[in-house]
Amino acid sequence: MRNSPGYDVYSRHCPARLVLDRLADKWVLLVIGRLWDQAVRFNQLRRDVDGVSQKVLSQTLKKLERDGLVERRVYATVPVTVEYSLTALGRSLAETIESFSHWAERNINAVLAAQHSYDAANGEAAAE
Amino acid sequence: MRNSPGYDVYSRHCPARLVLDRLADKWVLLVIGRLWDQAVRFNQLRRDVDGVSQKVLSQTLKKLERDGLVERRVYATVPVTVEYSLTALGRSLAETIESFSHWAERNINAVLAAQHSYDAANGEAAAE
DNA sequence: GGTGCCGGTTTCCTACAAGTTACCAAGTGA
DNA sequence: TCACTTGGTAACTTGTAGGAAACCGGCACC
Repeated sequence: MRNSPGYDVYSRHCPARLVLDRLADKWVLLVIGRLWDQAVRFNQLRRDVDGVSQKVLSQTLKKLERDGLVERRVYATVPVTVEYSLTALGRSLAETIESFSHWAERNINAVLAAQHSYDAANGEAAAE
Repeated sequence: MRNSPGYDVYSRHCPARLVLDRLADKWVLLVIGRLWDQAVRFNQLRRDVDGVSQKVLSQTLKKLERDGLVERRVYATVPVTVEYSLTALGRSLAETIESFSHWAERNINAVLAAQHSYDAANGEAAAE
């Protein structure tokens, strides 16, 4: 992979690697994916993204908001309404994530098949 | 984000989410990125991907090999040579990862700026 | 015989990630 | 008044990823 001038993603203290590290988080991927087409409320997001706890979702959203990827909007409704949506920056990232997601869905069978044949070859000894 | 028929990445036990979880790993991203244009030896990889320990690199490579993304080739040279390279499947993923990487490099400044303004607004109380 | 390199594996230990539970305010309805 | 909602935060506990370091075989050099 070629480097852009001035950056080296592989060096430990490269700021771009910080971004990459942040992105390398399943919840981030799933949350941004969920926000792709519409703004979503906190508890709705919690229900949609199966398996995430409030704490982690809250932390994830705060990180994303800090990174300028997600916008948080509070409405003074009956029970308070908090809506999360993607910013322009977040939407540009979401496009990349979508291609990721599509890769996963398209190639899941190939990966699963590779795992099975790998396990068949090496797994018998390692199974013990 | 729209769903492919039959899959739902958001449900807890979706196989595609397993793939996504695996991919959501900074070392995986960096290793595949490094293997993008050439086969690389173990210790070379360790030096290039700054900050990874042998153990974690070894585990990461094993996982990637099991997933059919990386190929491991051993040469019976003087000190044994082990070369890792991408499979066709791995290369198709690498293209996606590259766009990720490029996004990070292009938008690092926007993210950093967002972080600064966020911290300026909220950080004073939270800094303590 | 001792030291070094390559490519790992194993063990140990610790620090942080993350789950669970409890709690909060504010408002509404029974 | 109590219960229930939303959208969290805080405290406590557990799990586990990951770092450090030792060890391994095989060979080469001295």
